[in-house]
Amino acid sequence: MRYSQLFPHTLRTLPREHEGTPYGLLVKGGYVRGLGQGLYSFLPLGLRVFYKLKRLIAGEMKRLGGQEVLVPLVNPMELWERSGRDLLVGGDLVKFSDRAGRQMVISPTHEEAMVELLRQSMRSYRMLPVFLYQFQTKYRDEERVRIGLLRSREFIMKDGYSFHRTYADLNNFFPKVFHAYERVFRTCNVPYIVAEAGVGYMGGERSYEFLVPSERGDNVVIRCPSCGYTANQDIAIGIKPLRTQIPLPMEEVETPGCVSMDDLVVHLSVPKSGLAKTMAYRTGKGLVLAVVRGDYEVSTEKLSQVLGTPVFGLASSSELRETGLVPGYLSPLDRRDGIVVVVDTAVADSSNLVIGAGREDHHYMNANFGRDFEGDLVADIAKVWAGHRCYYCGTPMQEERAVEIGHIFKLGDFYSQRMGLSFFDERGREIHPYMGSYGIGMGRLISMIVETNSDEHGIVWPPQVAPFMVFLMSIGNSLSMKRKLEALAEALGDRALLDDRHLSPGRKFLDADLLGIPYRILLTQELLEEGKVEVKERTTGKVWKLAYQRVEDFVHYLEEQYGPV
RNA sequence: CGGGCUGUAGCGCAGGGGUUAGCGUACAGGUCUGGGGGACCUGGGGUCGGCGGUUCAAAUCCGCCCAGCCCGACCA
Repeated sequence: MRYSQLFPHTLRTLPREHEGTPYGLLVKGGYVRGLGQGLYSFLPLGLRVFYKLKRLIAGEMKRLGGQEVLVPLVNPMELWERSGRDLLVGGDLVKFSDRAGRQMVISPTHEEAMVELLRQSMRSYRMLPVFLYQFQTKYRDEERVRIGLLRSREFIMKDGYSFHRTYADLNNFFPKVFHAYERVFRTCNVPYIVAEAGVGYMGGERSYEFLVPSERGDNVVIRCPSCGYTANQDIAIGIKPLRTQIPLPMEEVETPGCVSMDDLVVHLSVPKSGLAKTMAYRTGKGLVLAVVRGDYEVSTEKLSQVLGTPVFGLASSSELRETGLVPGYLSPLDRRDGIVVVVDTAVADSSNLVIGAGREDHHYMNANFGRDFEGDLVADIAKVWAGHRCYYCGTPMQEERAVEIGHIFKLGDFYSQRMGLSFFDERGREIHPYMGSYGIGMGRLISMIVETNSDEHGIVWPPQVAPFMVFLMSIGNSLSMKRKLEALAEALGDRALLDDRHLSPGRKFLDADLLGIPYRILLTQELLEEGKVEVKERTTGKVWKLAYQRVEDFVHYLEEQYGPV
């Protein structure tokens, strides 16, 4: 490939906000370009990286017996109503109607379409297990879009779906995918960590995230440095320090205008750990009041697990008023028919807390669980953070921001039950297959490869995902030089990018570094007279001479080492 | 959804009521160069985000809209 013909060339200038970011390197090098908020184009170089990654991942999926399919991006709304996820996904789900008025969705993920595909195509348990995967566009109307490939609205995901006769079979298959993912991320040279995670709107039971630590991430991972416990903050557990005092009699106090924890801290001179806050959520079981201590935040993920039903989000002030509740003064005492109260363990085990009074401008002090208020459920529903002691070994835990690059779910029969996917087993009993789903965000992975494989000069691609193996250039423009260079380019074919521009050597060197192609091969008049070329390795900066005649062998060797370009 | 900032050449920026709107870079042609963003010559490229208003006169002031970026989002 001739660089002069490659669309487009590297940029010399970047907008300030992209300077020094992985996304900036990708833009500057001509790998990707933004089109609009959360929308990105892959350019030829970027697509070459994409295809190499795709081949790498597909190879692993095939090893597990996976078969590639492609289900539509647009789905009939009816499918989503059947799974119940039209409500669960909420605002991320883009809906539209076609000219005939049929309701459609743009899929944020493809469980429904895959289950439907199986429903249409399989009639016997004998066909299980089956493992299907695809590389398909997703669209999520994210609340918060950040610049770069880390959180985009439209993105391509490798998503895989496995279906099993028994839970045991799913349990057996799941670790195989886990290890396949580990091989992929190791090959990509990203320092991934694995964390237990919540299921969010995917449904199901259990999940593991593959994350790369980064300041830019919007996941928080809690880790125990001693025993290695690692979990997403949404579900991480830890030992919560309690407030234990001799119980005092409860008393009502006036708290005019105190509608936040901070107001109460000032007004009552009580630390946040001495307050209990009551939060109202819309859930699959109606309105639920979650009571956590003032210094904690509710984990909707934990709440959802405890309730065994989806949590859609916080109730709005108007919804509260319709139910006769007073925003700002919600109270566990608001518990009654149709309103479930879930009390966090730290609240249940602490004494003399301030709680809302359930009416305007009043709170109660010295409220004690069991004596002054009750809950339908007592459970851990609060997020822990750094400093909390590990539940398993007692060591103070640490926290770290990270970017999620892969996520695997044990979905169980969540979808097969809801969507009516079933077969008869050998004894004539109806079974709902157990399902796993497995995703890798392609853009994010590329972005994180760049973030963790780059230096001040540019990208340093791991050879297995590099767009080309060799960056070929010369200094000097003599006819004999040109001929030698062209001959080499011809011989290397698609494995080399030939910089045939009439630019100063410096410019070519800089672009070679920016593009991050693993080996730079240079011809000069002097080298040529020796019958040699110069090779520079991008990863190490090592430079050595190689006989011109042996270049082809060398590249062939690289190909055997790292796979074809 | 809320707040702030920004929209001027492909890209990065300056100008901020009054001649023909500039600079760097990129681009096209040419000459010389050649080991880390080389020099010189020549050339082309603009509805100043959109609509409306104020004014003798608007890229510039005002209003609305649109887009992008950053921050914050129901923690009662």
